[in-house]
Amino acid sequence: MSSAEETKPKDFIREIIEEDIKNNTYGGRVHTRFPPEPNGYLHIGHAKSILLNFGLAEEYNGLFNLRFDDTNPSKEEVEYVESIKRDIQWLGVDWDDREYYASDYFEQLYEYAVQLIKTGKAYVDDLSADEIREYRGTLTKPGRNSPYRDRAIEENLSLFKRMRKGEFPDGSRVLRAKIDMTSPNIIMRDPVMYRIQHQKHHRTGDKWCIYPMYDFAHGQCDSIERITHSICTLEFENNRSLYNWFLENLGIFHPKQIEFARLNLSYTILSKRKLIELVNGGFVSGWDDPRMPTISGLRRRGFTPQAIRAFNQAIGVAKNENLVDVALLEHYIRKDLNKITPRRMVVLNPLKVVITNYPEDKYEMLEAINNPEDPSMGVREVPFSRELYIEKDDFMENPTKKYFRLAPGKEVRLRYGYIIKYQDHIKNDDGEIVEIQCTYDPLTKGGYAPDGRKVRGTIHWVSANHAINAEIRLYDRLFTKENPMDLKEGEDYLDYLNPESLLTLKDSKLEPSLSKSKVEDRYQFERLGYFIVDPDSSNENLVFNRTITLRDTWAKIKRKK
RNA sequence: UGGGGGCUCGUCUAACGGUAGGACAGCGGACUCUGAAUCCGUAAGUAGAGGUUCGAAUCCUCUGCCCCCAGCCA
Repeated sequence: MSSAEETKPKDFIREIIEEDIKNNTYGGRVHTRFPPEPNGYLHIGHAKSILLNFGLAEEYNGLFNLRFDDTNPSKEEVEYVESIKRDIQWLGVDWDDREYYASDYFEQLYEYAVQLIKTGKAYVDDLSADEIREYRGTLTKPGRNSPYRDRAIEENLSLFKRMRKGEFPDGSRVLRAKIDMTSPNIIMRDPVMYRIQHQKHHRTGDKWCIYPMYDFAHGQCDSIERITHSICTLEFENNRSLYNWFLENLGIFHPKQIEFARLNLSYTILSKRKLIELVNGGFVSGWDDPRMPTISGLRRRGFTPQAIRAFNQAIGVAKNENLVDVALLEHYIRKDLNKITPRRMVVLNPLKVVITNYPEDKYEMLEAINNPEDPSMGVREVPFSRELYIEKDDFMENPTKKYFRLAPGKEVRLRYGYIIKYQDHIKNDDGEIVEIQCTYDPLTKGGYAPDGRKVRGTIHWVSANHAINAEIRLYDRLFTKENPMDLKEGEDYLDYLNPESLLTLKDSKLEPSLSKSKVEDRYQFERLGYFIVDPDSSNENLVFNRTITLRDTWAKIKRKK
């Protein structure tokens, strides 16, 4: 370990844990967990929590559990548990055989509830949901006791048993903790512990018709699993006193809850509820749409677990509300892909170029470097011939001063090809440029200038007769507003959907070596960006997704004018 | 306006009473067969007011602003 790493500052959670280890608080153990509810796909914000909890266990020689918080059967599905497991694994996180479910503990939780009834600390309430709300009071007004609050223990016991047996309809009764209806912390005003829900559960089937509330399940599940540090997000700070109350009144193992700030990302929405709306409303193609901030979406978009981990490292952990610039995420994916992806030449928007002094039937194979950042990736050959395609953007009829590409009277280098010189261009009846004619300099094969002449511009190209076709999907940010959640009266976050978040190109031209590409192969298309083969791809129809563009200072210069 | 949290460059995050540092973004330059990458340079911050102290981002007091809580959601 270098001295820089040794003095690397610790976040507040690591400080707490190290203190606990030092004081032998949990016998020196560290045991964390990630507790997702299987009611949607995981997103980049969850990755922060997963990586944090797993990283802690690794660093302190501890254990990490995966536990599904499946206490509400009306919202949860197996599809989600499958996707969650797949995504966590993809991130490189391993929970060994410690895969648990809150529903594994339903019987134990029921016994805990009975225990609280027996000690006079819980009661069955017949008030309706509306009445409970009314009795609860408000932020500034204390609540009132329910008329059922002082039922005899025996009556509570029998009623609760009958709730379990299914004798009562949904919503007719609940089990509540008897705490304090005047507490300034509203969470403590006799919170509901169990509700009746005649609903099939994805794991326990019809065994139960009463289900514990998250608040009555979460802390005890952590306790049962002997979790030492229960790490959760800021909005659960108020609930901590309730978890502590349950743990203390039950007299069971007491984990330490620590809250941190969830991730917010600019130009992105990280709310499960809203993500579901995007999927169900058809605004995206699904949970794994490459524009989605879900792990599945990012994977399909071409992100790597390594980049996500590096990003995670960079954002840190703290209690401050934050809005991390999505540019930081983009920085780390570029950084990773730059090192690992082979380069290829692809023309997105083709414009024909004819080399008038190059023989009609001739073609030759030219050597191109696969990755200048990594010589071990070797070289490949690309065909060169009389008719080529270049990018429409790489020719300008009336060039601006700093334009280094092809233009009347100018010379440009074809990457790994030849230096060519403008001769003429042809327009169609609509005035669009349809063809450029150039001459090539045979002494510049491979792109070298033996006479030492400076050619400022180098552009990519593809041989017309050898090119293959593919569908290219150009993705961009899903939202046009930095914080789509920060809305004025009457606005909706959907108002800020980016209409250009997906642009599909059908007649792009690719160098022939790309024909062998397989799903999830990644490349850098030179001068354009990083691309990955989409699962929609077939041998007949290759489909590439653009993960991210290259940094483009030329675009920046243009924008400034 | 009850309770619980939080305010450090534009953005994230360090500094634990002793030189306010890093990363991204920005700007300028070098290099370049990718206007990429790389390299160099540069600007930019302690919410405010008091107090304690030789010395305060850090401790104390007050003020302001932001977030969370009134689900039989998690």
